[in-house]
Amino acid sequence: MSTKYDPHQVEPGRYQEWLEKGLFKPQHHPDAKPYSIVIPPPNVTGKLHLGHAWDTTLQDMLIRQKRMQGYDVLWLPGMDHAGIATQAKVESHLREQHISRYDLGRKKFIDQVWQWVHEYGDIIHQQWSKLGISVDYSRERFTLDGGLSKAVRKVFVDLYNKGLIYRGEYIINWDPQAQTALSDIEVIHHDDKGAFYHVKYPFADAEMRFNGKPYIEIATTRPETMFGDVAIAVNPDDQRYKNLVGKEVILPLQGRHLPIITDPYVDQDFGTGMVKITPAHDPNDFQVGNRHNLERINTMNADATLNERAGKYAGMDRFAARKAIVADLEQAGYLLKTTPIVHSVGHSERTGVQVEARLSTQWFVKMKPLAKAALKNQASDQRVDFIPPRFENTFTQWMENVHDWVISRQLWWGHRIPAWYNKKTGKVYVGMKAPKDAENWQQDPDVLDTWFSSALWPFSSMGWPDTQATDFKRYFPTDTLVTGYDIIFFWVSRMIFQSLEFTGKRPFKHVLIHGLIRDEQGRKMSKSLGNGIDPMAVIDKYGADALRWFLSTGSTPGQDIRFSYTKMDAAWNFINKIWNATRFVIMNLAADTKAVLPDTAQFDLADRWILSRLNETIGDVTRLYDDFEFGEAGRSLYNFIWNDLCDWYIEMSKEVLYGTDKLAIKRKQQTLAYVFVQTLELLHPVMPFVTETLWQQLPHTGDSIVTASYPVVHAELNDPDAVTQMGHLIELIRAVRNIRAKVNAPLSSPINVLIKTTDKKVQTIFEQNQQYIARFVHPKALTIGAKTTAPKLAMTAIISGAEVYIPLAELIDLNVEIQRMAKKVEKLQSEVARADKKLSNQRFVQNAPSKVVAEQKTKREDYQKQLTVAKQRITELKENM
RNA sequence: GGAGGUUUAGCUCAGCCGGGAGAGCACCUGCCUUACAAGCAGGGGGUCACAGGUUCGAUCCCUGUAACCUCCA
Repeated sequence: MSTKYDPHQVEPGRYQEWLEKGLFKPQHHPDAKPYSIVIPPPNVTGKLHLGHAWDTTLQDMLIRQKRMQGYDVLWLPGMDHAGIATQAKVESHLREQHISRYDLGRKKFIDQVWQWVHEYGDIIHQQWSKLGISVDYSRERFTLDGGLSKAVRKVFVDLYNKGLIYRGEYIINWDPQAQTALSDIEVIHHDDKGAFYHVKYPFADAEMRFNGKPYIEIATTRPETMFGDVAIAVNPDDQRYKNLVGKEVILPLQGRHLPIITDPYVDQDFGTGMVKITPAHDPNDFQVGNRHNLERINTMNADATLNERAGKYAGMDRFAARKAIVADLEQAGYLLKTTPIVHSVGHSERTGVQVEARLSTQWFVKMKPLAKAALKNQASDQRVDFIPPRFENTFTQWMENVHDWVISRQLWWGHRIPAWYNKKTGKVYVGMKAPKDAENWQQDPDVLDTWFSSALWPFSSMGWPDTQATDFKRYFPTDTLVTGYDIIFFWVSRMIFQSLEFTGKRPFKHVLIHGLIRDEQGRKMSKSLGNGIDPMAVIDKYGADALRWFLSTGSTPGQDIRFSYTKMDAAWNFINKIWNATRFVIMNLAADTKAVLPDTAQFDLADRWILSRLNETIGDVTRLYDDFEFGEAGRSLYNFIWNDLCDWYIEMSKEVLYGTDKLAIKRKQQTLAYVFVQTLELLHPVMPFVTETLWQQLPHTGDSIVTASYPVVHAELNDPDAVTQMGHLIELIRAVRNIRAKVNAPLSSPINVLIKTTDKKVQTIFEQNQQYIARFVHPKALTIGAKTTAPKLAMTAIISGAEVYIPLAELIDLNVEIQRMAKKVEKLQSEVARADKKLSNQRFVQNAPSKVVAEQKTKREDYQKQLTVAKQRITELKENM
């Protein structure tokens, strides 16, 4: 074995082997409890980023642990067809060859996309295998495959028949580049520079005056939509404009007459308190228009150029038109002033272009009843638990304020809407299949929002709408969903209401929400910044196990995490430590060593202690995994392995292994093998590759650590006495090491160690473990006893229950030593004072739990004893000067 | 405007049910001790953002303030 951990010697080939052995398939023990997770399906033509690596690592940890614990485990993988993203990718690829999708036609274009999918779909498979995730590929699904498409059609038809899906002309968010509708949450708002253009709207009645002027002033940020104006509105309570209501003004540049109306939507305090109403180009104005039965004048084409309703500006792009119109307004004396502003403007999540509010006929899901049911369910025992719980607020608030969901997309790649229009009558037919007289009908050209199919994923992937499907019956509802907080609206919420509506059950019991991965400076990783880090590059350098360790222990639930190479170094170091510690054990085992504990009656202190600590660690890690506290679980493992197992137990085991007692050696080998096998099994869910490699080289039972039994607590091995005794031993060894360091006496320089203790128990501990004391502190001579007297020129250490003297005539500087002891006295005095303060407080003694009070008393006594010794020692040292 | 998060060592972050503040990295000192020098041993470093409150006791619970961040409108 190499002296350095090298992931390239550990990871390649292992995944293939696991797959060939079929270890990731459910084991189907009939009496085993099922445990299931569906993977959040990544975009089929995308590449996994560090966020995916994080997300799938957490799932794999849960799945691997449950599998080892004997659950009937299913982790179902799959990918998403990702309508707009995939179509955009293929279109841009075609554009390089100067081909548009219209050149190809719908059928050929879709063939192209499928080809693309087959070509690039395997990238994700390769990435999954590098990450080591233990999904069952025999159940892999694709959101556009036959079964899932059937589920989508069924849901659409049923919702339509229930009146929960409708079609109508409304204002929707429009992406003029992709030329499709977008749902509210696909619109990203950010601040942009813009301007308020203050425009004169003259009164139609030439005699009319307001504030002495023949016009009113209207401010707008979008002058290019002015040809869609149909009214001017003021608040009905606004006294300033009372006399203007019912009058008319003239639309500049075009001359149409616009009435002045009242509507409570208008905010009196915003701007002039007077707004123009453009129902076809603004969602609020659309509502106002409906209330007043106003005409809807759409002045824009689908590509955001102006249409013939805009007169001479027809054909101009919206932004060019804005410039031209503003120039013309100025020319004609209508422009009063221009004030720059910074305001929030919606952009398409996918293409980045500014979103248009567009009047258009689309399909919608009526959200109120579905949202209500989902909210109500949270009060039942079938509720979905969010981890951390605060994310339930995010869900609840969105559900409470949700608007109807635009589900039609003017794309070709996706689930075609199962609606047909009669060519003659225009009648609408919605059904699972085309009408029988198909030649008389035209299918809706649009497809469904990708999230419409993703929302069904937890049950559509398991065979629904066949409610008798084996997997659906056994593994649905799923147990845990793991995802980032950024898609609670997009996905989590929608899965919850669709699942409740169609299966009557929640889709999952728990939602584990994690944060985002940021770069070293804390910035979001993004393509535009170019600061993204490819997880595969990280794996090449450090190994998947190290990446997984960093991702699982690096943050606390719900918080973001910063990627850093320093942290990756630390992760690698830890695995290197595990590698070398296990290497030590492997090198010191006999050919016939079994990882079975020997007769416990023969244990020495080190054995009793490490087994008790192992037990504690098993208990902690198991509990913390159940609570999804992977960071804390990791720290527990790290401390146990590095501090207890490596720093102490291995070092102590050398005393026996390098000795001559053959039976003791054999026992030690067995115990070491046992402890390491258990430790590797505890680590396996988080670092599957290296633990498998090392486990295979230790004595073990079974084929693979993947299906080994997860360690459980053995109460009979708990040994608080051993923990206390070991504490005394460690304190002693540290005290002597400290003195050695203080006087620059390395282990090679011989010193005498004299221990004085009047505590029989402590004396026994030290006497029985003399060989360990010798190994760790290398004394020339070791004296332990109640009557040990302090030599004149000696360094002193005062520890719990004992005093340690190290005579160092030639090395000691009395002044320095006295000062050191004086500091110790000071420290002890403050400790005693602190305890005294508490104990003399009657309310503390009365109110605090008796355990806490007793603890204080014990501490006070111990400190007081040490204080007395320290003071006396100073006196002695001074006498020697 | 509404909601949420963050503020702890030089840096990045943990800290569970309220009862002496921890880690990694960095820093200082000494060691190649046959598992590991990417290691070992020893050490220094904190007004737990600020101000109140509850409590015998607050990094932790409550209220307010400040700064930064995110989402929604």
